[in-house]
Formats: sequence, structure tokens, C-alpha cells
Amino acid sequence: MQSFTEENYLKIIYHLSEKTANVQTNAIAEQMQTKPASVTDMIKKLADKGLVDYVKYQGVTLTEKGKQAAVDIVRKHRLWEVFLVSKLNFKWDEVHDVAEELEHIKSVDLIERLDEFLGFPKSDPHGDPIPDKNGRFAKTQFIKLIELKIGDGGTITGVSQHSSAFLKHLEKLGLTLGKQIQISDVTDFDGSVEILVANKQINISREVAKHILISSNGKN
Amino acid sequence: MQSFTEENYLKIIYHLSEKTANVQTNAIAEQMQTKPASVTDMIKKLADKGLVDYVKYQGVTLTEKGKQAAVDIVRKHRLWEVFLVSKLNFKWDEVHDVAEELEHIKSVDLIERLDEFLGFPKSDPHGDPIPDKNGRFAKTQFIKLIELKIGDGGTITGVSQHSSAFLKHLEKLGLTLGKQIQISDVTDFDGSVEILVANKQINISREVAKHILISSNGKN
DNA sequence: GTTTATTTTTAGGTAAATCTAAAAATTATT
DNA sequence: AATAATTTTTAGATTTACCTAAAAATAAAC
Ligand SMILES: [Mn+2]
Ligand SMILES: [Mn+2]
Ligand SMILES: [Mn+2]
Ligand SMILES: [Mn+2]
Repeated sequence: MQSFTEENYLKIIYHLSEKTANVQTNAIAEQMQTKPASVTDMIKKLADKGLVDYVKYQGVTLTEKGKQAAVDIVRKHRLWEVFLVSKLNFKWDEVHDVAEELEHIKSVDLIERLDEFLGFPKSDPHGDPIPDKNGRFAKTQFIKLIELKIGDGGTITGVSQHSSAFLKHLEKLGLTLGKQIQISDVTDFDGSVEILVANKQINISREVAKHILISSNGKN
Repeated sequence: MQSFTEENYLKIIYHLSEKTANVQTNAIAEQMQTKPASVTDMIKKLADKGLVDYVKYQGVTLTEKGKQAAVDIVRKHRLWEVFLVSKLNFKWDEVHDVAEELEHIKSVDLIERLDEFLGFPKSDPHGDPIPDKNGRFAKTQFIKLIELKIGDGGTITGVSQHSSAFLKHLEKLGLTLGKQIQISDVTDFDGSVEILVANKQINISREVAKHILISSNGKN
């Protein structure tokens, strides 16, 4: 059984592992909003518990056991986010902090029943996939909106940025999950993208386009 | 903002306050499953924070501020218990430990929305009243089943014992909240009580009868 | 009203998770 | 390859919530 803090470390290491195999001390410290010295201490503890493989100065990788623990927390986090949005009418930009606490409630029964209550959702309010109780993810095929060509279209199925500011901005633009979009034009000057959504033409910055994930219908 | 531990202390002091005005160190230690020395440490901290009034060797009483904090936790605990039973199909004997964790989630928004989602329940699965967001309890008029006379009847509206063993036993006897009962006889020999419930005569021990709360219809 | 028992507090210490400041290892730059 | 910059680790403290053992205060019994 892990402490809250250990669980938070495991989850962060898990997410950082998607970018680089060996996760660095400083990267963890930044995410945990703590100091590198503290991270080194915790890494040693996690290594002792067999949750990470650790070679001094070389960063860490999750062991199978550590990965399972991490995925379990991700599962809980995302299921709670679904609960907050679909049952308690939270907005998608309001759920993260609360889920950050709820994910640590320890009861296998609770999370299985919650999963059932929610109808076994496959993704959370930000489009992120929810692993099943065995830790398996449904395969997802996303492409960044920025990578689409003029004439390409698809459905908004996720975001790769979870800040409240970004999510509120998308909402104002009408760019929420499930919306159909099509690329009308790409501006040479600033890389901004002209898209057709709900029969309206809107312009979004390159920065915004980078963080919208599309399940593509291919060319049109 | 209080820590989990501080919150647990406040809640326990609150419950013990219902029996005696000045709550003793040893009583707190027993409930917290810790040692009296640890309790003294924590009491000092709570006194420093203005949550309890403390006179050495004389026990503690909650200040207005401490009482509010305690009632707030009781509110969360009971609302979560309702959620677990009414939405996730937990049994009334399975909810306590999980609610013990959930009650510490810090989000005013969350608990107000949960309250609304549950339809502003007035009592929890054990019949205990749920304070509103201002900390006010609806008045309740309970009488212990053991105190009823032959011929008296009423509705089961609460229990004063929350152990899983007791609750499972009640369930097996068909003595759940809302059931109508009437006293048929009281045995001189062992003080056990003969009652009529759902058209059946059953016998319950004095010990069981002590912990069932009835809203009485008076004599019959 | 002493003596005894109980309750409560103090003294001193441990473990978890953090910190700052300084040392060591690794990586990048000339 | 030597020097500089960056990253990471150690050393030594701090805070929170505990503990045990011993001392002090209060309550109960004789
Ligand atoms: Mn968390
Ligand atoms: Mn999410
Ligand atoms: Mn609790
Ligand atoms: Mn209850």
C-alpha cells in the first residue's frame, strides 16, 4: 500500500515516461512542485519498494509493479473526472484538482462500482482513455489538429493540455469533444488555422491547434 | 485548513461531546486508536489553532470554530454514505470506512453539488441526521426501542451502533430503516423483546433493542 | 487524611516528507 | 582534453504525527 505522496510520484513518473524512457530527477521535481533533493529521497524509497528501477544520476524507470500501481491511479483519476462532469455537472476545466484528491481513496470495491455506475466509460472529459481494471487501455488513434491538411476533417476527441485557461478558451470557441471540424485554410503568416465547425468559420492560433486531438475521417 | 488527522480528532471530540461536556484525553485516545500522550500533543495544537478550549487535566471542549469544522466533516461523511448506498449499491454496513476517507476531500463545490445530486437528503443510511450547509440539523425525535411499552408501535428510523456485525444482524432480522414495528411482549427472564414486524413475530435481545431508534406513534 | 489507583502530561525519540547549502557526477562548450 | 554549466546527490535540519517510559496531577479507597 502506497502513501498519497508515493502515489503522486508514481503517476507523474508514469506520465513523464511517455516522453522519455529514463525519467530525470529535475523533471519529477518540476511536476511535483518540489526540490530535486526531495525527489532523490523519494526515488530511493520507491526503488527500495521495487516500484522503480534506479541508477544514480541516470534517472528512473517504472518496474512492472510500479507501472501497475500508476495505471491504477490514472484509472481512478479519470473515472472520478467522469463522475464529476456527468453526474455533478462540473465543467471540464473544474475537475482536475478534486480528482487529484479523489484518486487516492483506497477501496477496490468503490472504484469498480463507480465504473459500473458511470456505464464503464472508455474516456474521461478530456478525451484521455480510461484503463480497465486490469490496466489495459483501449487503442486510440489521435492526430493533432495542427497536422491536418486543408480539406481534412474529423471529430474532436481529446486535448493534450488540461489548463483551465485553455479549456475555457476552447469552450468559448465551441470546440468541445465530439464536435465535427474541417480545415479550411492555414495562414502562412502566423500558422493559425481556419476551421469550419458547426457551420461557422473560425480562426484558431497555432498554439491552440497543437493541443487539439482529432480522430480523422481522412481527406474530403 | 486542517489536516486529515486534525479533522479526525475534531470529529471524535464532537461525538464525545454529546455524552460529556468536557472530553477526556483517554476517551479520545481510545476512539483514535492511539496513545494518550499523542492526544495531549494534538490537543495542544488544536488549542493553539483556536479549535478547542483546553485546561490541563480537565479535558477539552470545542470552540464555536471547532464545532463548525466538526459538523462540516460530519456533513460530508453522511452525504458520502448516502451516495454509496443510494447510487453505488453499497450495503449500510459497508459504507463507513470508505466515507471515513471521502469526508476529507476538500472542495466546497463538490459537497454542495453532491448534496443536490442526492436530492438534499435529511438523514444518512443509519438514520443519522445530515446538517445543512450552515451546520443546522433538522430536529429529530427518537426513542430507543428498549424504552417502548407493550402495545407501543413506531417506525425504525435509526441505529445507535454502526458496527458491521450489528447492521448485518438487523438486516437478517428484517429490521431495516422505515419498517413498522410493534411491541408484543417483554421477557422478564432476559429482557429480550418480542416484536411484530412485517406480520411476523420475532424476538430480539435486550442488547439489540437498546440500539434501535424508533419514531413512535405512541400507544396503540 | 493518607495511601492507592487512575488519568494526564512531560521528556526524549522515531519515521515520513520536506527543505537549504554544499559536494559530486555528468554533460556541454571551447 | 580542460573548463564551464547543468544535473544530481549528500549532509544536516525541520515539521507532523506518532511512540515509550517516567513524572505529575487528580480521583478513589481505605
Ligand atoms: Mn493526487
Ligand atoms: Mn482528465
Ligand atoms: Mn476520517
Ligand atoms: Mn452513518
